[in-house]
Amino acid sequence: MDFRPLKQFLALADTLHFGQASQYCHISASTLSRTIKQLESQLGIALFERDNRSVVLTREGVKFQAYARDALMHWEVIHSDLMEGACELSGELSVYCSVTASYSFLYDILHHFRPRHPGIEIKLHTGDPELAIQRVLAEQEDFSIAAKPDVLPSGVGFASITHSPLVFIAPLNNSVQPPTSPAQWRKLSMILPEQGVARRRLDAQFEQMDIKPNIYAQVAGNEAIVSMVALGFGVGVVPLIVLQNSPLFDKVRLLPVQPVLKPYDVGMCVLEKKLKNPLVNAFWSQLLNGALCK
Amino acid sequence: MDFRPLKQFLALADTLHFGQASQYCHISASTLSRTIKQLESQLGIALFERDNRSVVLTREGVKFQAYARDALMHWEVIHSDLMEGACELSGELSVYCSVTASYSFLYDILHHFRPRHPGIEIKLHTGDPELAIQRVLAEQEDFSIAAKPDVLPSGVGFASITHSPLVFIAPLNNSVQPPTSPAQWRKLSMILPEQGVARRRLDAQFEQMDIKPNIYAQVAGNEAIVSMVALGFGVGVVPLIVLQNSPLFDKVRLLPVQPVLKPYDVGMCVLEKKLKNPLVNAFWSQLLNGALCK
DNA sequence: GCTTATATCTCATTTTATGAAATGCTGAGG
DNA sequence: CCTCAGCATTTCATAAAATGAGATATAAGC
Repeated sequence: MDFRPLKQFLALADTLHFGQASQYCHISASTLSRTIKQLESQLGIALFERDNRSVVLTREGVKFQAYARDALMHWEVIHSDLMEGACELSGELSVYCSVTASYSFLYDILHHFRPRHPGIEIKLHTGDPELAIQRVLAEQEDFSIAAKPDVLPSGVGFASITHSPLVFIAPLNNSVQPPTSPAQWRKLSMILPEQGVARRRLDAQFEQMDIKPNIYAQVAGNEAIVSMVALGFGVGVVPLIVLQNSPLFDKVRLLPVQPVLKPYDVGMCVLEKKLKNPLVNAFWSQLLNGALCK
Repeated sequence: MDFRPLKQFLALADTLHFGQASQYCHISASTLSRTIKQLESQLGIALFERDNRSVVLTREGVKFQAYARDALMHWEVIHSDLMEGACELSGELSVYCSVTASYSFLYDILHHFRPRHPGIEIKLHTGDPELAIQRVLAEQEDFSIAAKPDVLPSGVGFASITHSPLVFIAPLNNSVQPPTSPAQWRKLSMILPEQGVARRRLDAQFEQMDIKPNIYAQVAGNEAIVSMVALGFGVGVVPLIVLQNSPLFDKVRLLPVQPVLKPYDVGMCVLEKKLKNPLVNAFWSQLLNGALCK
């Protein structure tokens, strides 16, 4: 059963804004627009009154909102009811991810997982996402949310959650323009990730363009990069999703650099051999079955 | 919202037979098998206990059955609730179809349509499906369920419902073999549709194979062909779906003739210019939005 | 041991969903 | 009055998922 249409409807009913609601649901605005249109046509009635400036629920939309909340609740109830009889797992699982990921994805995942497996304790560690795969490989963690590298180490399973472009950001009160020549690049002080996927993509890009960047600081953790940039120390590179979840979002600005970098593919990863462990397997299989959609 | 998984689950819970349930839902058994497996994996629990000989509901399956009935009912309720406020249409629509179609599809379509438009009277006429498009073109009917011809007359809208192969049938107590040579064909007494898509396909086929069929009777209405064949008058050609809905199903047998005929594409048709009529349009747009799935 | 009945799996194909970018609309600010 | 900016919607090329025909597997009945 796919309840995304109801969830998306509720998101829109709450925000009354296609852009915000679609971000919240991790889909594009056009997809949300179509979902709503389909719902309306299926019901044969308008749920929102909208023009280019405003979105408001119709009287029927309000009724449907109540229905949608109910329907989702009932689904959750039957869901956990059915679990009662099932053998209860207990133990401990560890998850590693960045602060941003813990804000944007982990909540949904754990929110679904916890009620079904109240006996399983989740140990959550946050840190630089570039370490995420290493930590899984080293068996320091059962799971981690990571950016998918160009080649995935063998034995590692990866379930994509979302894609996010790698963007250049600059301090707000500063007139830096997107550099185009190697000379301009050299003048730019840069704040880069210490290691990992983003760093490797950057290094490759710079080499290809024959640029020697002027590195002001190498930082572990994308959130820290945003901080450094907001404080005016230079130009940085982070995945857009980090920016969107950052309280410093309006203290920095995007720098439209060409060519754009290959986007981050953010997802959960796990050591495949660990899937024999029933706890690990329970978490993983739930993940693959829709815990990922809002 | 797509409730097909729930509907399919309920069909299987009723029949406890993948073949029957899938026929009832107008899908293949493999699709049903996967749907159920997905539901189970999404719920994290088995709904049916099954092997190659038997299918039974698990304890959780029974609980889920109650949930599914509820959920579908609630959907129907909100559905008609929302209609209350909408301006009520009233008037009359006419539909033409074969007896078989009235058994297998029309029930579902009208079952959805009626509660939403209690003010609209449906006049139902049954008869030979080969006349269906003519009757719509002649504006004798608003809608008809017809087999899609190779070229659709312009101005006619067609919404496909299902496909059904055209099969040869023979009387049960009779040793006729599938003919292979023109001589064998000539010996065979045949009962053919008087006109229409099936007849044209047959004629083309016979001409291509250079066969002059020995026609015993030309009949209007596929159901009548089944009767004639069951009574032993000869070999006939009907869409499989007619056979499946016929009480004479086990009085005839399939004749595996090569090459097989292009299958019937069964669907609803309408004169497009009539869609300006709000009654006609309401019926048609509901049709396009899922009234067609069990 | 062969046939039949049945669920499931595999694979090629069709159908559907998706997001990027283009479009269209409207109010605000000069 | 004109341009701009903000937002929902369309279009379109592409990616993903669903589908059914047929193969496979398994077990019961004769």
